[in-house]
Amino acid sequence: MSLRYALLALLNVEPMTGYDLYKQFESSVGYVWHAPDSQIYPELRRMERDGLLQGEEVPWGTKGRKRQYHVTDAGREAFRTWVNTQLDYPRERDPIHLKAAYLEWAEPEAARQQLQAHIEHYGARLLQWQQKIEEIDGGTSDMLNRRLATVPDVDHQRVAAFKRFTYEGLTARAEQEIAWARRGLALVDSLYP
Amino acid sequence: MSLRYALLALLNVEPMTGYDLYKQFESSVGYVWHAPDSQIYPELRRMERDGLLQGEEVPWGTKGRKRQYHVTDAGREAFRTWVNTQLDYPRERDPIHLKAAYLEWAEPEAARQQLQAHIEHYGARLLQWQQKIEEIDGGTSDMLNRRLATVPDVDHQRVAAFKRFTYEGLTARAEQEIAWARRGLALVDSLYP
DNA sequence: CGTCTCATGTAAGGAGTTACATGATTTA
DNA sequence: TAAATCATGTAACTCCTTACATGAGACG
Repeated sequence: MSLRYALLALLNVEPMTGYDLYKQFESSVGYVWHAPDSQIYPELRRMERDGLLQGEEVPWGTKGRKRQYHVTDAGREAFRTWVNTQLDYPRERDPIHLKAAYLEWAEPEAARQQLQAHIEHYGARLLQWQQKIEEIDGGTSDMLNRRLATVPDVDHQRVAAFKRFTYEGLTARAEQEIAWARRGLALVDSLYP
Repeated sequence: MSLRYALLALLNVEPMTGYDLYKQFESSVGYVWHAPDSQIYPELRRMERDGLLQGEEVPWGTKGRKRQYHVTDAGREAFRTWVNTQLDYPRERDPIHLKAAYLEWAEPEAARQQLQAHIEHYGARLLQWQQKIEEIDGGTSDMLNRRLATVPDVDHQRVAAFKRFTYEGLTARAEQEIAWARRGLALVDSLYP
């Protein structure tokens, strides 16, 4: 259900086509929420059916057409309700930690490789998220700048602050995961001298 | 696909029925991986069909019957392969952080409540996970003790160490989430004086 | 003229949730 | 004997993944 609100969030800034949204999910917003095109296009149609979006056919080139969606009042209201509503926390279900509990079954070398991969995975994410923070601080974030253009100056600080807060949480998580995996590597070394 | 290996992990310790496994997922193991009965029973049948488990009808009371599953050689081999194989990391998809990025749309009070709920959610998890660590350290973990009974003494330390390592990662994550939400509360206070 | 990007889909299947359904056994 | 626990399912639905499919426009 979050996909719906991720789409509303992006379309609140400006009208876009499914493809525009798909690209956003591949890059910027995709570092917080990812969705493939095969999920985006049907969801946009459902959202229009439910009255949250209004689509408009616009010409593209001489023969081409594309469908641009903008958020309706009902859509803005639904989004506002979502941000104000407590969401349910899913039950725990983490493949990495599940496997970590049974690493005594693994070859030491395989255990090391997987912990190393964990470090690399979160290392790459960390760089991306840190870069987002730098963009926010430097005022070079395209998406944020477009969003800021639609709100009064007095609210700019607030809008930017929550974006920064989000990426701070993600970088802290990444750092924690890296630290944990490093402790895991040390543990493997100590158990298999 | 992880459900399959969570089930194998539990059945590696001793044969169990679907209901036994369901209870484990409701309590102990459930703090790392949860699954409802409606997912467990069909998966057990699929695993038997695939030769990873062997089920056996055992009488229960006078008229009742239950099906007890034990892991086959193929099942143990599949589990060993799983722990040795690098798993794919899913793309980022986190409803909490997605929403955090748009908290400027929320009422300050609603924002506070949701951050508070985040603290309470991870606070409760933290206690559960810390308790698991204490059980491991104190030798009072039922599941771990049964598992240790099946391996040579020299491996005991190793088996326990990885269980502890898992819960250390989860507690560190919980503490990080709590710290993040606390910063969020301070941020809301500073933005809406 | 070929390749990359833009643009929009369908189809099959896996994983998980929620709700519904049934009956035996044990225990207070 | 009523309630809790043990035991095992089905059915409908949502969400997501992977793969397949097609065609126009832009650029070099």
